[in-house]
Amino acid sequence: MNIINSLTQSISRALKELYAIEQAPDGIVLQDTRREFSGDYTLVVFPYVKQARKSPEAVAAEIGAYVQSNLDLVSGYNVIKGFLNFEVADSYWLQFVAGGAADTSFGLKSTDPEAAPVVVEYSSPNTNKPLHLGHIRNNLLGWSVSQLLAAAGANVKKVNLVNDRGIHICKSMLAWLRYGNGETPESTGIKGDHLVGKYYVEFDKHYKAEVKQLMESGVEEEQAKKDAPLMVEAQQMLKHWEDGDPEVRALWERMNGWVYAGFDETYRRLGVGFDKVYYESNTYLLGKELVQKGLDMGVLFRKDDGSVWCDLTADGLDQKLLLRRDGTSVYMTQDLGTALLRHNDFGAERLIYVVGNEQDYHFKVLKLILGKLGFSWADKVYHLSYGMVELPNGKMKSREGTVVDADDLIDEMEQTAAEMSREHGKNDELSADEQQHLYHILALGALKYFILKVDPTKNMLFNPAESIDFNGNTGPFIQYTHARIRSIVRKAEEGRATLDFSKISLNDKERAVVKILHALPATIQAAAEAYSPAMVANYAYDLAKAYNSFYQDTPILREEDAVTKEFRVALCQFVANALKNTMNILGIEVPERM
RNA sequence: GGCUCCUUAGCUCAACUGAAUAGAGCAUCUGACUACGGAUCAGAAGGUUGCAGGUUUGAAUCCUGCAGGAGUCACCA
Repeated sequence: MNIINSLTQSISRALKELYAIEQAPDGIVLQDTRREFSGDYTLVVFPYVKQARKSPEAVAAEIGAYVQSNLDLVSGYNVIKGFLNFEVADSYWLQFVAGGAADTSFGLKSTDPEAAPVVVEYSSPNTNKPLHLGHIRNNLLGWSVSQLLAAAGANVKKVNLVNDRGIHICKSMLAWLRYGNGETPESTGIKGDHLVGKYYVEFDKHYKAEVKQLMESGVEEEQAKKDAPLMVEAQQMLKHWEDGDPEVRALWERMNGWVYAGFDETYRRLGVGFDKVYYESNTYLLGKELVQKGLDMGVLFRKDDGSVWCDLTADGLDQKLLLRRDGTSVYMTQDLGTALLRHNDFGAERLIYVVGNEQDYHFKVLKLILGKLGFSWADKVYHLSYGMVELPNGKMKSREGTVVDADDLIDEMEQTAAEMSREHGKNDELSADEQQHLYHILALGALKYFILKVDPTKNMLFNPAESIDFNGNTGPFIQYTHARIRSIVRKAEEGRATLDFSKISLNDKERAVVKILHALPATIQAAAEAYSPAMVANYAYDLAKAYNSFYQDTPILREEDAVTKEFRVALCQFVANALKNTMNILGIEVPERM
C-alpha cells in the first residue's frame, strides 16, 4: 500500500482517538518535507490545535508517537514548532524500487476502451493561411492534454474541426483567380498552405489599395470597406459557394486540397494527430434546428427585424445573436450544433475545447445557452482556455510581418539541433537517416518542452532569437539524461540478476530520486485534473535533475558491491522509464543516444 | 467605459486546495574532465512576490482599493 495513504489513515485514526477529531484521510494533506529538515513527509498540525486544546508541539509529538507505533514503515519522526516530519523506512523505498524498476508503464493507467470517451477538440485551423506559433501552442497543448488524460485512465478521442469555408477562403480563391497565373504547389514548389496564404495576403494588398482609392475620391472609410470591388466580389463568391455553384466549389476543393496536404505535413512534423476530423462546410448549417427548438421553448426570442437572440442579462451578460435577420447562422449557432453533434457521435463523458482565452466569453455563453436549451450535458463542456503567445514586441501581426511561421520555426530548430549535436553528440556511428531523426526529435523536444512547461492558462513570451535553449531546464536536458542512463543500462545488461535489495541502505541522493519516482502516479493524476502538461514537464525536470546529481557522485557500474550495483542499475532503469513516459505525455521522444 | 484574466530575481518560468528561510533555468562570477556520456555537476551573487490596506496562529496564494498590462464587449470566426 502507498505510504501516503497509510500515513493519512493512521493520522486520521490518531486525531479521532487522541482528540475525538473527525477528519477523513482524504482531507489530510501531507507535503514533502523541505530539504533543510530531516524527514520525508510533513504534517502541518496547526489546523487541529484548537480542537485538541494543546500546543502545536504537543499535538505534533502525540500524533507522531501514535503513528510511529502503529506503522512499521515509519522509522521515525521529529517535531519543529507545528510541523511533524515523518521518516519513512528504507525498506519501503527499496521494495518500491524492486517492484517498479522494470515496469515500463509505471505511472500510466490503462484505459477502458468501452468507457464513455473524453472528446478533446484542438487545432481547428482556418484554411486560408498556414499555421503559426499560436497554432503550435494549441496543437502541442491539445495533443499533450490528450496524452495526459489517457495516462490518467480516460478514453480520449481527439477531434479537429477544420474551418474550411467562409469569406476568408473566398478571398484567397479570388486573389488566386485574379493574380495567380495558374500557380500550383507543384509548379512553384511552395507548400500548399503557404501558397494559399500567399494569395490571402495578396487579396489584402489589393483590397487595401481599392479602399484607399475610394476614400481619396471622398467615400467614408466604413463605406469604402464595404464597397471595394474585391470585397463585393468575394461576398458574391461566398454566395455562389453556398448556392453550390460547380465552378466555385471545384476551385474551393482544389485549393483546400493544397492546404490539407500542407497541414498534414505540419501535423506530421509536430507529431500530432486526430481520431476524427470535422469540416465546417458540413456542420455550418447545424444549430438552426436548435434555435427553432429554443424559440418553441421560449428561451430564445425573435426581434422585429427577424433576427433571433438569447437574453442573458439575467446571467449578468448581454443579449446574444443566434440568427441574423436574413436567417443565416453565426459562429455561436454553429457551435451549438457541433456540440450536440459531437455529444451524439461519442456519448461523451466530457467535451473539451482547447481554445485560446480570447474566446472565454464565447464559451461562457455557449455553456449557458446549451443549459437553457435543456441539455443536461451542458456542464460537461469544458473550455481549456490557454494564454496567448507573445513576442518581444507584442502580439503577432501578419501585416507587420511579425508572424512566426510554424514550418519555418521547425526548420530553424532542426538546424540548431544539428549544429548542437555535431558539437556535443556521440552519434558518429548513426546512419544519416538516424541522425536526421535525432535532430528532429531534439528540435521538437526543445520546442515542445519550452512551450509546454509554462502553465497553459498563462500568457507566455516567445523570443525567437534567444528563447529556445538546449541547456538547463529544457527538453534536450531531459533527453540527454535519458540517453546517458540508457548508455549505462546497456553496459550493465550482461549478467544482471534479480538480487535481494532488502539489506541495502540508501544514501541521500538515492533517496531523493526514489521519492520523486514515487510521486509520479500522484503527479499525473493531479496534472490531469488541472489539465496541465506543465506539471508533468516540471516533474520530468525535477527527476532528471535529481538523477544527475545522484549520478555525479555515486558510482554505479564502478560500484564493487554486487547488490548495491544491481540496485543502482535498477534505479537507473526506473528513472529512464519514468522520463520516457512523462516525456511521451508531452509528445516528446527520448533518444537512446545523442 | 463595463466585464474577465494577469503583475514573483536583470530575463524566462516554479511554488498542488493558505504553512517552516518564496525555488529553478538563462545571463554574471568561482570550482570539478587520470570520464559509468561535461548537452553534466558543485558553489556564489541576485527578492519589500506591482502599491496600500484587511482577514488569519500563519498570505505570493483569500478580501477591498489603487497603478500598470492583456483579452473581450460584432448581424466576424
